Amino acid sequence: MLNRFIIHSKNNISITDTLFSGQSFQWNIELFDHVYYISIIDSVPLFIRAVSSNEFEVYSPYKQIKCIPLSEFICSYFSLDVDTEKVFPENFHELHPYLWELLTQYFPLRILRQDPFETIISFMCAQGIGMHLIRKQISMLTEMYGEKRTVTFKGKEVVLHNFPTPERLAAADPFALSRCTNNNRIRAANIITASRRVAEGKIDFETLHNRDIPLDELRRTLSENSGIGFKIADCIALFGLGRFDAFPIDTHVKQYLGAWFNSATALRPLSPASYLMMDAEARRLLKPEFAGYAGHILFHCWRKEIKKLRSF
DNA sequence: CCCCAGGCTTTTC
DNA sequence: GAAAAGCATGGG
Repeated sequence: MLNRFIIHSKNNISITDTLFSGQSFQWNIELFDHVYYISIIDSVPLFIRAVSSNEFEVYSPYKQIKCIPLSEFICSYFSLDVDTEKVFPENFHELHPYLWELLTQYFPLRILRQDPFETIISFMCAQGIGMHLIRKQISMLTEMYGEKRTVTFKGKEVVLHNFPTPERLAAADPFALSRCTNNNRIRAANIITASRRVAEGKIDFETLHNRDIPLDELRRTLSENSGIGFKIADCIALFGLGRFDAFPIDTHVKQYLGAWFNSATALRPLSPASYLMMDAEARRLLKPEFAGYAGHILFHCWRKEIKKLRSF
């Protein structure tokens, strides 16, 4: 029997956008009866449906997740504690009126507070590759290495897969795993190494979760791992460690910094030096403590409004 | 064959 | 030290 929860948000929230907003491709996103979204987090299956602009219902066989009441976990997971009106500086709409027009419709987007290990692996799959292929890789990883679960929902059987554990990926055969990484052997090897370091405690999320760690130190620590550079390190901080101040700069962010904010640095080739310069510029344009959160909204706005990309 | 896709690593100056 | 080239793979 499934428990039912109603989750309220003080801001508008778009389930569709939110589900696709972070790199949460482990979600087994399937449209169920064109209404429900099916997902699994930390072995807990969730069935989610928007019932209005600022509330949605969740069905699950369990009442809690990670020893936290489910409704509480979901508030945290969807960042419902963040007031999206306050993510941008007060005078931002005056400085950028044209951009503001495009931007406000993306406020329902939510940054998800995702599991750090999931985030590391997901973003390691996202180097110089299209969104379509990134999601394919994550799906294959969960299907091949994640524990299978079947749940009955509204009389139908639904098959889900947990995200693989660090131990499972650490023990994987590199060649076999490369089937899940777009046949990229180097990426597969890096994923195995990183998983082993997590399993051995050499990458310790308890420690990394400390919000007193300065961003540049966090970035340096994470990017010591092979296959993780500045951008992916910042993605891990933003999506996996709840550091909404972290501002990952990828090809799209670089483009909109040039086009929307006249950044001269953004017109130059990307390098560690120019990365840090753009990072500093973004902190002046945005609220430093929410630079990454705002950047993520700008990111999706750029992709959809300017680049005309259809999928998240 | 070209270029691009939510970059990273190694080589070269 | 920093800029440039190399890398790896699939898709348009």
